[in-house]
Amino acid sequence: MESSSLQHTSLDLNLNPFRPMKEEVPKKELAGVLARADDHQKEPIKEEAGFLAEEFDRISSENKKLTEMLAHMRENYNALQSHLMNLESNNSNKEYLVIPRKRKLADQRTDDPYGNIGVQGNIECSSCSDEESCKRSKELSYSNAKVSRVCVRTDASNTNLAVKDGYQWRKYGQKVTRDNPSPRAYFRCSYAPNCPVKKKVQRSVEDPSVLVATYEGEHNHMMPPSRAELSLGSSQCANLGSVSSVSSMRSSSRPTVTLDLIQTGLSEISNKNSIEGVEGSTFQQFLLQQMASSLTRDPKFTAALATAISGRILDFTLN
DNA sequence: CGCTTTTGACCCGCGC
DNA sequence: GCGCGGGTCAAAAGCG
Repeated sequence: MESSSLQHTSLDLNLNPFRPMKEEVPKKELAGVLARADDHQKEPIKEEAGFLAEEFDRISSENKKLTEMLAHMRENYNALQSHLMNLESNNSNKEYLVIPRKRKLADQRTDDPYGNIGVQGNIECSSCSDEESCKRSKELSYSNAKVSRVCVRTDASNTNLAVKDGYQWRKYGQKVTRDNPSPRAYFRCSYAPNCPVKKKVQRSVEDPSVLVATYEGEHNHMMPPSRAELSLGSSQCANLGSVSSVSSMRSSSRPTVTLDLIQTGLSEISNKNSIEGVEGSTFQQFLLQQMASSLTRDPKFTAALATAISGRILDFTLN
């Protein structure tokens, strides 16, 4: 998806078949109809009324179709969501078992519901006598911050360990670890010079098509403005985590669909979910993109949308 | 030219 | 104390 469309995508499909036509036809249009009626006084008004009724029927049926499609999509969405929840709970259990127990500090886990590792929680350095020797423990203090994990499905043949999450990362190391044949890449946030956030990315042992990104710390700056670039490659999809409310799903009683993907809206949603930390917002971004892309990829949806839009355009040009 | 990536060396904690 | 392994550093190479 292009960045421009991601910035602000608003689809008002007018799905309410029961909304009175008065709201549908702008006053200008009505004035135009009335004016024409005046111009052609001999023309029977009944004809005009019949035309409008026909239009009303047509738009109503379109709206009905779209409502049904929306309900269908919502069902699919709910099914997917529960499936993902199951997958993730299974996955986090597995990861919990796979983590090597060699180091004491690594065993000090947080009570993260995702089974994330609370690494190196103890930063007390009794042996450090001077500032130089304390350098290490200062680094460790970063890891005292939140640790979270994100799984991203990608092409197994793709050797690139980059996980696009909207931030700018600078790779500073790569290492082959003992428990995993695929190398682990180390990234630092390069957007802010003193941002303490680090990221480790490694392929999953069980499923090489899954990249496991471990975030340590919290960003001390805003999301880079080039965030729109976080667009996922077509080969990538997310192992989505918990799903929070999206504007399109907000109300079942109001059939008007608004996919409001304005940036501020996104960050608002992300901030609400601060408990989940970094992966929460990333998951939501992934989710929004997946929803948007599935909407645009659905030929039925696009066809119906095109019909609805062209109908409206025709109405305007004819009047 | 400046930024990023690569990669071997180094540091340090941990287990034996 | 020694070796192992994860994490980091920093020089060289690559890239736009």
